[in-house]
Amino acid sequence: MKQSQLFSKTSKTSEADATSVNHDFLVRAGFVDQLMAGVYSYLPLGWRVLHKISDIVREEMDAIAGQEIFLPALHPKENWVKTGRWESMDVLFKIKSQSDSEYSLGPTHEEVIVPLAKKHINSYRDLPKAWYQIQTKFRDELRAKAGLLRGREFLMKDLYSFHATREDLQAYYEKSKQAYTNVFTRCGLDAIITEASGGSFTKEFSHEFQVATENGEDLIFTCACGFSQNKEIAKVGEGDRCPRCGKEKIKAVKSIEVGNIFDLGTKFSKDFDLKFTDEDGTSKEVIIGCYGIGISRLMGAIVEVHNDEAGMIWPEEVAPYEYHLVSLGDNDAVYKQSEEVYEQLTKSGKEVLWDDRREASNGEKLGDADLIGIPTRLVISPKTGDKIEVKKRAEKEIKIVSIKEL
RNA sequence: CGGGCUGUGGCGCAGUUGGUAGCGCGCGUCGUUCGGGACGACGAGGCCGUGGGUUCGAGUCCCGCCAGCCCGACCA
Repeated sequence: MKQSQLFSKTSKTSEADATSVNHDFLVRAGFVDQLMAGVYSYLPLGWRVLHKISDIVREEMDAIAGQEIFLPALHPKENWVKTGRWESMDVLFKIKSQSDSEYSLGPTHEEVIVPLAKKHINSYRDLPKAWYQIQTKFRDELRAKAGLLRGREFLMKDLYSFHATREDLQAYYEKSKQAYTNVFTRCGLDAIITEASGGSFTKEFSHEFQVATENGEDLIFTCACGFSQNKEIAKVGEGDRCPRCGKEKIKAVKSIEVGNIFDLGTKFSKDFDLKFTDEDGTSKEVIIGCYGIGISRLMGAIVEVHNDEAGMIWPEEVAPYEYHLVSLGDNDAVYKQSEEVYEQLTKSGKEVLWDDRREASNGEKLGDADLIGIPTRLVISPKTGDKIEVKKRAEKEIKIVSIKEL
């Protein structure tokens, strides 16, 4: 991609309203644009990142037998009345059609997928099943905030698993923990598996995947041994002895919830009468688990964790491009050589953003490269001769290499 | 939803006791520059969030509404 052709431009100055790091950098670098509180457009660079994250999620969900589907965002009121959430869920967006029919915009999809499952699950032979989608969710948050971290419209992966027995759900639940950990690790994040409230559906705990960062809005109590509880259920406080290992002291850590997994039990099976015939011929309720990852929030969380004063520092697997080729100086030879390098890299399958803007100053280009935060910067200038300067965004060191060594 | 702050060219801001709007960045043209957002000249661009009120006259004063941000509450 030639930067001169890029749809979005960068900005030297922060927006007045940008108080969170992710909002500030993502807007300034042209990854996203805010339409209104909690609602963002994704521009080419941001959309690429979202795709990278989505693809990682797909690979890991497929690895635990997930099958991707795509459900509607527009839901009939009836299904939400049936589960009681038309009244009880305060973040539910409710809309009315011109003929006065009522609908909701999906904040989550149990109300859609369970009736769907009813048409495809009849026997124990049909179980287990795991279906997931990556979809826009709507939640009528009273206070959207912190850039991509709390939106009213956002991208989310939700997987639902259907089981014949509690044991089977438990086994799958544990597998999902590993899959989730893989997702976050690949996204450059260290997610802490944290016990949290199970909500109104189950007496069991749920688990949240929390990323420690100063700008997080959650508070968790953790121990080096792996113990971690959300403040909403924590029976320990900072400085207490860890109830699990009995040695270390508990730390209070601010964090961002990037994923959660729930044991829904039979709550929704009961609401929609989702039953299967077991081996012994008896009819039983299907046991359901639900597993979410906030894809767009994850993008914001990555920025919150990986940045410096100059801009973002994208982890390799989620970076919009692998290489940022920067041509310095208004010099024909430089641009000719740059074009060759750009073609060569692109042909060999590398993803390259080439800053080919001849009219832009060197400082502007280097500043943009830091702001955008592509992992590897390649510089060609009158100084580099027939070599190329290579610098990792996260490091200070500069290497001079020949084209062949790239 | 309670409390607070803020709405003025694309962005960041200034605008005095009320007298018909200005700066920086960005943008356009020309020229000079070229390794950390360079410089000069000329130029384009504003129903001052919105509705009402006070006044001879409102960006400025008063009231309502809308929007954005922050704190809190909320967040299956």
